[in-house]
Amino acid sequence: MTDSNPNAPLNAPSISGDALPPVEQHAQQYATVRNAHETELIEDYVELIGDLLAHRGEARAADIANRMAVSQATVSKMIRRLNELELVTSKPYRSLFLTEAGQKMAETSRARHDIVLHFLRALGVNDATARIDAEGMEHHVSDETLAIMQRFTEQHQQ
Amino acid sequence: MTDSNPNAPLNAPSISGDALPPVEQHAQQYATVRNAHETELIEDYVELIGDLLAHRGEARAADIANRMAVSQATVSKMIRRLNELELVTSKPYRSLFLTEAGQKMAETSRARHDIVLHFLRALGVNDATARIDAEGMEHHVSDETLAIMQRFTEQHQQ
DNA sequence: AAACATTGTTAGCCAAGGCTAAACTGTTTG
DNA sequence: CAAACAGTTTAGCCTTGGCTAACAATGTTT
Repeated sequence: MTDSNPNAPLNAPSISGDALPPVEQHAQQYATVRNAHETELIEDYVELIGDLLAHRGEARAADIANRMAVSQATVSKMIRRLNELELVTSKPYRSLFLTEAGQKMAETSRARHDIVLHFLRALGVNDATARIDAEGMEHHVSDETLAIMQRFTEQHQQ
Repeated sequence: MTDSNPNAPLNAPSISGDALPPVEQHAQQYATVRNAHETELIEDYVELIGDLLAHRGEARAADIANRMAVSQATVSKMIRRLNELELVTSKPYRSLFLTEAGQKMAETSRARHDIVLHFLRALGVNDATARIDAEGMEHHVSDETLAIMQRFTEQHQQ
């Protein structure tokens, strides 16, 4: 294990002042991110389907493809996965619906997303930018941070 | 295009109060995230290699594997890619080094990472949590938001 | 110097998430 | 009511980023 090189500090012109975290902690950081990536897309689909159902009354594959900027074939394949995961129900060539589990996921996803988005706006970020950032960030914000963001937003309502 | 269903608002019990963004904007949000995912891992590797070089004087595949919680084979494969991208130079069985481009990427990555991490701490997030969240968030924070985070952190130094 | 432990590489597998092209279904319309 | 069109699915391809197992090189210890 070369990971505790004793003469390291000698030439350590660290860019940040921070030292490397201990291996276990560091490893867990990356593992958490990898993990988030696995569920991320699923959550995005489910969240979008929920939004389409709420705002439009139906969720068609074509709408999803347009909004995600992805081919219909990709959506179709993904829907099969969502079906296997029992998050949506679908009859061929018909609109989609969320299962109980799917609705739950859509709600929590939507809630997280909104908290992050409103937080960014409260911070002073431009709306269009906030939307893009929120979309990327939402899956990587812990419950702890989320709670803090929510409190912050409430206190900075203009 | 079913994406402008006129009778939609009738049954639109939106979870959030927000309406759906226009298709083009929505599509761009997802596209931006997908794009970030492509460079994310690359940046993580380069950033970590930079950190190891700075703090330890060398960056070995085994260290990377340990810190990323990933097999050595995966690291080896990734290093080949980094080589092709001309971000690192490596001789077999020897420590890695960053090219000029690699160093630049490592620096900006590290800087982003630090800004996000310090921001989260300034917000009041617990250190361990802040580290995990920062790792996931850093690739999804725009320059605009980053600048705001930095300003916020400076003003909330305790 | 030989044996062993550590480190690095290669080969070959897998799943996920993209794509295009082609086939099929359902709806609208002449 | 048949034809045309819009929407959906399937087939088959590709790349990425994981993995294990087997092998190769290096370094350390006796």
